[in-house]
Amino acid sequence: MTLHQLRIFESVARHLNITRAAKELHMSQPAVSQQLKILQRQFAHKLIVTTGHGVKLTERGQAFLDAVRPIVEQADRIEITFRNVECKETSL
Amino acid sequence: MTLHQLRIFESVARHLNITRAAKELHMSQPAVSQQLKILQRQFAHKLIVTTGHGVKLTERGQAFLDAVRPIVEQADRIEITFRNVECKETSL
DNA sequence: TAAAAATACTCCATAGGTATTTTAT
DNA sequence: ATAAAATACCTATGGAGTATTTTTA
Repeated sequence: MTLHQLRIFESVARHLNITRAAKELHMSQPAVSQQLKILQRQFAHKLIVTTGHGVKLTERGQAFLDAVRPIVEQADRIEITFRNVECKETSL
Repeated sequence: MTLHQLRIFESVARHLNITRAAKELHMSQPAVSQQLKILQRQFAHKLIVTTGHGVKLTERGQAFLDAVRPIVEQADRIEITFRNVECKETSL
């Protein structure tokens, strides 16, 4: 399970559409599909199911989303907080 | 920033010793050092400094640790909660 | 001088892209 | 019929290991 996969899942869950999520993530549609597949294989559970016009979350997918959101949100906060702050320590 | 890097940082921060963290993580010492370097380069900040007997956290490193811990803990919870639960959905 | 960390290098697994096929409405 | 997802294939980057050197107390 990678942070990247969680961000992908969160985006797909929000759009209910892999193609649109791929656009938002600046990735190709197959790359998104593959990461979702890897994620679902790790937990041996379907989190989403394909429909004609996109995807929908399974019951477990919804529970997973609820657990994932705090991680993605906190990761976003970290990237904002620790990004582009001038360095007071000695140089890297 | 990857979840893997955050787990590495958390382990190093706990041990204050890269070599021992590497053992805990089942990784080589250079692999841990490299991921720390990549993480620090991303934020353009030293999070740890080398000492003779290990490492210590910078002020920013301590703040980063505080921000990272909830992510690592929640990720652990997810892996426990969603691991090895028998699948009620259709097969993958 | 003795731990521990950093560097150099090589290798392989994983992630991504393009092209195409399959699915579902 | 059409939009979307899945598959196949290839390539490239990133992450890991071993061996070695450098650092710090």
